[in-house]
Amino acid sequence: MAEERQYWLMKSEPSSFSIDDLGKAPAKTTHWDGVRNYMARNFMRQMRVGDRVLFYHSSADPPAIVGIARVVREAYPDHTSFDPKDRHFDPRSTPAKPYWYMVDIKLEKKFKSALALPALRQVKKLIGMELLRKGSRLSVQPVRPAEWDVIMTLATKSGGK
DNA sequence: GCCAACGTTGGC
DNA sequence: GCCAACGTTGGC
Repeated sequence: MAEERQYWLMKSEPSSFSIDDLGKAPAKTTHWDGVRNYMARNFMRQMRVGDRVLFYHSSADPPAIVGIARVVREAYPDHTSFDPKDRHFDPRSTPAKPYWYMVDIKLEKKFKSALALPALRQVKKLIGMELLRKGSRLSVQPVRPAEWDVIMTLATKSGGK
C-alpha cells in the first residue's frame, strides 16, 4: 500500500545555509545535519523519499518560506554527532548506536518571491500552522496537506512557479 | 541587541 | 518526579 505523500517544513538560517546554497550544492542536494532536538529528529525519521519540504529562512529579514525541496534519502546517522571537533558533537551518539539522524533533501524550486512571515500571519487558512504558533521553535515540523495547498497557491499568485 | 518561549539538565 | 536554572531559538 502506497503511503500518502507527507509535507514538512525545515528551517535554516540563510547566513549559515540558504536556499541558494542548496541550489549551488552538487545535485542541488544536501544532508540535513546538525539537528539536535528530539521532536525534529523524530519527524525526520518519519520522512519518506518523495516527501515535500518547505524551505524556510529563519533569523532572516524578513523570515520567509523561500522554496520547496524534496526528500531524496531517508534518515541515516548524522556523522557530525560522532566528531569531537564538530560543534554538534554528542558523546551519547556512536556509529554503533547513533543518536542523531539526518535526511538528504534536493532543491525542487525556489519561489520567485519569498512568502514572508508577516504576510503568512495574515492568511486566515494558515491559522493553526505550527510555524505561526507563538513561541514555535521546532526546526523540522510537519505541514498539513491543506496548509501545503494554501502555500502553493500563495506562491503561484506571488509569481512563484 | 533584547527577550519570550521553549527544551534540557541536574539537584533534591 | 518536580522544578529552578540554564542554554538556545528566533521574532522583533
